Formats: sequence, structure tokens, C-alpha cells
Amino acid sequence: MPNNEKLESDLDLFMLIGQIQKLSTKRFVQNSHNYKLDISLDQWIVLGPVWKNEGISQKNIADYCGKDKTSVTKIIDTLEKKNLVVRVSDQLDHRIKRIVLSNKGKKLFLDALPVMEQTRNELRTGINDQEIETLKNILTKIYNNLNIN
Amino acid sequence: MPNNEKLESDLDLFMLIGQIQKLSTKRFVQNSHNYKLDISLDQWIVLGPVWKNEGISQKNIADYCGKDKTSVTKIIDTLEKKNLVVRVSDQLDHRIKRIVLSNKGKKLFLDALPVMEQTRNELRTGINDQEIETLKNILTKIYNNLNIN
DNA sequence: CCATTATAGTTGAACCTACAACTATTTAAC
DNA sequence: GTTAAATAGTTGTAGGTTCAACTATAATGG
Repeated sequence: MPNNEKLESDLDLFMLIGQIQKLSTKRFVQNSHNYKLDISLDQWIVLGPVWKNEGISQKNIADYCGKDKTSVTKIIDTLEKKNLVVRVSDQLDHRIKRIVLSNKGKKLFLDALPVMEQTRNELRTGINDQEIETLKNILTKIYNNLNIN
Repeated sequence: MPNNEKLESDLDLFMLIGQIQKLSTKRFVQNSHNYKLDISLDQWIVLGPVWKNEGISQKNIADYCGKDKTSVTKIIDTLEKKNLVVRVSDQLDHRIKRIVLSNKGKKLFLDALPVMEQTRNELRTGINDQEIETLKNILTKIYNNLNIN
């Protein structure tokens, strides 16, 4: 990759973070294909809170994932098309749609766990726990700096 | 923001990096609007190498920015629609398109410099140079881990 | 030379993101 | 109690990303 030189010398935080973001979502999808699974990183991220909290609302999914409600609507659309989840209207508050995993969705989530594990390990190769902790601390500071509206 | 708790407790590197990526591109656009400018972070990123290297090819822009050639094609499409750059066919190698800034493009790039500066500062608030250095080092390791095909 | 192969860029499809405008419903407030 | 404001979700538009397939041109090597 001839762009290595550029990224390493003219090291810019924005670019570095952007690259890592792109490469890690790509890597996750590649790994999922190696396991014969068909799921994107964002679909996985949305399935997470549904797994932990069956019947969670789209609003809560959005909060949990840090995604826009629009994005959640569209990701759930594709998850529903793939028959991984179902939308159920709340009986008391008719504005709310509750999201429930299908059996296929549960199976996919479980099957994808090792994909996530492997992707995490690949990302962390040669980096010790202390460094990861430091990294998270600084990134959290940056997150808080940016998240103040 | 009610999702703060989630992101801080259930701290996941993927999510943290994804959030920062989203928030920083958003912040850049917001700041550019405050300066009455109309430019996205990715458009800025593509203008950079054109500024430094007038007549650079799309292929070289892609390498420089770590973007797919398809992305570069489309960003240049919108930059051309906004009359910020022009595509010029190379006279020797007819496959190559050389990208040149218009006067409007040059002006916008210069006007956007303080926007970038401000966004960088907002991101780094309360984080010292030592920490930024550490951050870059660890992120570079991760980048290298992921960039191995 | 000519045929193969490599390279530069484009196109179309599928997905993700953000914004604004919209519908439908609930809650609040007078 | 009805009007106003807040909330949940959807839709449309515009931009950005990736993949695969494609065009056009250039370089290579018998």
C-alpha cells in the first residue's frame, strides 16, 4: 500500500481515526464471510441491544448505539428484510415499535460472536492491556469533547 | 445524551472510534457553516493533496487520502459540480485525469483552514501533547494491524 | 508486431449517515 | 377538555463507502 508513507508521516488524527474505522468495518465483514455469515458491522451493532433487551424500542436502540433514529430505521428495515428481527407495535404507546429477534436472528447473533472476537484480536495484536486502557481513556476524553452540543 | 452511560461503561473500541469519527465530521461541517462555508470533511480531505500538488491524478489522491478510487471519483464529481476543481486529461497518458483547483477552490481551501484548526482544537481540549503523541502511536499500531491484507 | 496483462477511471447496486419535513400519537397546560 | 408541545418513527434527498463489472488506454513480452 503506497499510502502508508503518507499516513505515517503526515499523521493526522482525523485521517487516522477515519482509516481505522473504515478498515475495521471492512475487516469485520471479511471475517464474517470467512465464517459463511452475511452481516455488516452496523447490523451487528444494532442487534446487540436487541439481544440484551428483547423488545427494546428503536429510540432506545438509537441511544444505545449512538446512531441517528433515521439510521436505525433503515438498518432495522434491512434486518427485517433478512428476517432477523420483527417490529411489534407497543400496545400502550402506539408510537413505539418494539424490536424482537427471530430464531434466525438469534442464531446469527451467536454465530457472529467469534467473528467479533477474532476481529477484536486482530485489531489488538501487539498491543498490551495497559495501552488499550490508555487508548480508551484518551478516546473517551475526545468523545466527551465532541459530544457537548 | 442518555447514551453516555452506555458508551462509558460498556466501552467498546469499535463503538468509541465510530462515534468519534461521526462526531468529528459533524463538528467540522457545523464549524464550516458558522464560517458561512459549504464544505464537508471528505471534500476538504480530497482538496488537501490537490492544494499541495496541483494536477495530481485521482489515483494519487486516493492513495494519499486512503480512499477507494470509487469514492474519489464521486467526491471529485461533487467538487466539480461546485466549480471548485477541474478535471484535465493527461496529454501523454490518456487514462489519467489531473485535478486542478479553480480560483473558487483555492479560496475555499484557504477559508476552511481556520475551520480545521478550530475543529482540531475542540477535539484536543484538555488533552496534552504527550497524550496526543501516545494516542497517535497506539492508533498507528492498530492501523498497521488492520492494513495488512 | 500482436496478444496478454496491468492501470486509471467510471458506473450501478447496496448499505450507512445526516438533515429536514412529515405522520401519528401522547402528554401537558391552560 | 381542547389546544399546544413533545415524542417515536418514517420518508426523501444528498453525500460517502464498498464491491463488482465495465471502458479505455498503456506496457509487456513472446
